[in-house]
Amino acid sequence: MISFDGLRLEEGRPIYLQIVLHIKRGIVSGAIADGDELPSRRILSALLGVNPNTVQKACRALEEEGLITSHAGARSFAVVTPETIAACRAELVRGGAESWARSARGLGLGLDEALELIREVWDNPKEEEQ
Amino acid sequence: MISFDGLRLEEGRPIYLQIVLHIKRGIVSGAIADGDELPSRRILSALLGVNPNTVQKACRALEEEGLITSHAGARSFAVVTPETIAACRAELVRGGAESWARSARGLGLGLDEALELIREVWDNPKEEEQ
DNA sequence: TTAACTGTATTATACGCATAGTACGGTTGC
DNA sequence: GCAACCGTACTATGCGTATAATACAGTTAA
Repeated sequence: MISFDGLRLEEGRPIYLQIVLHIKRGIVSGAIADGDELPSRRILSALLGVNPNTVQKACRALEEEGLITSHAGARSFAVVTPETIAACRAELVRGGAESWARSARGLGLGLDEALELIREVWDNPKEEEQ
Repeated sequence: MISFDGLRLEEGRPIYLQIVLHIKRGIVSGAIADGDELPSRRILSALLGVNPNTVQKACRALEEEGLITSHAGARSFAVVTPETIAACRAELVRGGAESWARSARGLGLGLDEALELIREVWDNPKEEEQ
């Protein structure tokens, strides 16, 4: 059964996309394996405290990307292949890195400063001093 | 006069927040100095191809954060102090770094892999191969 | 002074996201 | 077979974002 314990919903971004992202992260990190079972729409919506329609929207998006299979009446399951792993990994890790690198460069940082900053926040993400 | 040439609006995120972000980036990078003049709401909305109300919403948010001053009838100006620079820098650079680092760690990357990835995408953000 | 421009406010419409409630038919296990 | 559960679909409402069209008062420069 796919776990959603680590998913903390943030406001400001569409919930259904956060659910999609959680699944993709699980696929990339290996927490989700091929054939893993999803909680039912109703159960998952109760777990997350959101509307069943929101969960359904996330599942619909996941199915359109080929990351889960759904059949009326039966549970849904993850579809994890080397291809889907690579696609999700490219989308999440590299896409995020490119986005942050572009942003940091636009802010006037140099590569060395950027690398140092990543090193700093890697183990102490909550440090407040400046 | 504050420039908006480098601002390319993306769909999917609120336009008014993208305008706010553009100002904050300018403050952090030094492109915007204290007292710099903003284009009028109408002019800026025409430049960006968005509704004047959207620009007004961004300006209202900026004024509430103390990053610009607005007086009815007169132009608006940037308010750049060491404090606002530090606040924007912390919000943009460090916040983004923490966010990406947390994401990358959740995806199973190690620090060395993360640093190598940043190095890779720093100069070639559009590389497609994998 | 006055005309042009400014920031600001208002009403209305449209769309996406999220919610609420309900309903239908397929699958599963007893 | 049948009850319980499942995925799926639908209508309706509310909210935030973005648009459109005005309107009004303050500022500025000729």
